[in-house]
Amino acid sequence: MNNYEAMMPSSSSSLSQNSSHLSIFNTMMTSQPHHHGHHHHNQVFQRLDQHGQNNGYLGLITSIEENQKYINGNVSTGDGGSAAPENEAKKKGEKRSRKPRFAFQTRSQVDILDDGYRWRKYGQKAVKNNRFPRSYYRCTHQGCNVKKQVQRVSKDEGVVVTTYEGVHSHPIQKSTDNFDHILSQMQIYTCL
DNA sequence: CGGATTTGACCAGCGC
DNA sequence: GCGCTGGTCAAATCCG
Repeated sequence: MNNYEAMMPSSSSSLSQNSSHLSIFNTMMTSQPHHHGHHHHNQVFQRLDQHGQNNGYLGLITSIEENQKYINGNVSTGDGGSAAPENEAKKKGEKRSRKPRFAFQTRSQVDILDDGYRWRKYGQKAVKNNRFPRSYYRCTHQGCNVKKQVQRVSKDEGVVVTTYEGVHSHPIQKSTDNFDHILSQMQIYTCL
């Protein structure tokens, strides 16, 4: 299922033609201390595209959520293999990681949106209420713990929800088409 | 051969 | 306290 070589170029061309742009960012910062809703969706997806345009972007939502487990340092779990690489500067008792998550919906045939960064897939889980699985990616950069997950809406196969977690601290190595441009702007907005 | 991906197992938080 | 769900790791596998 790899071989996603022709996802950006083709789609970007059409997007550029339509001059798709981000309308507005709904910066709804909902800090939820311990709300790990056992529901399927903690975040609310807002549709900015109410005019029914077939542009690329349907909406964008940002939410600051205090995660439940910042497994960065929780390695000695030993799940299955133990190994337990060394992790330091991480106190388990201190859940001090509220990573802002930026989720936005995109209309795309492919789940993987190339934003110019290198992502390594580290997991895939099937989401209940959704026939499509959710993929977990992580930025392959030393020290860059940016994560991202891609999920598809069961109702609309064409709608893909990409959720970014964290902020990149290194330049983009690959200059994709206009997509990375848009993404960069998005980060700027959210980084405020 | 190296790196990315796959897939199952495992863990932690929350609900009941 | 048990069970569920989401999230992550890690060994194996695949591909260039």
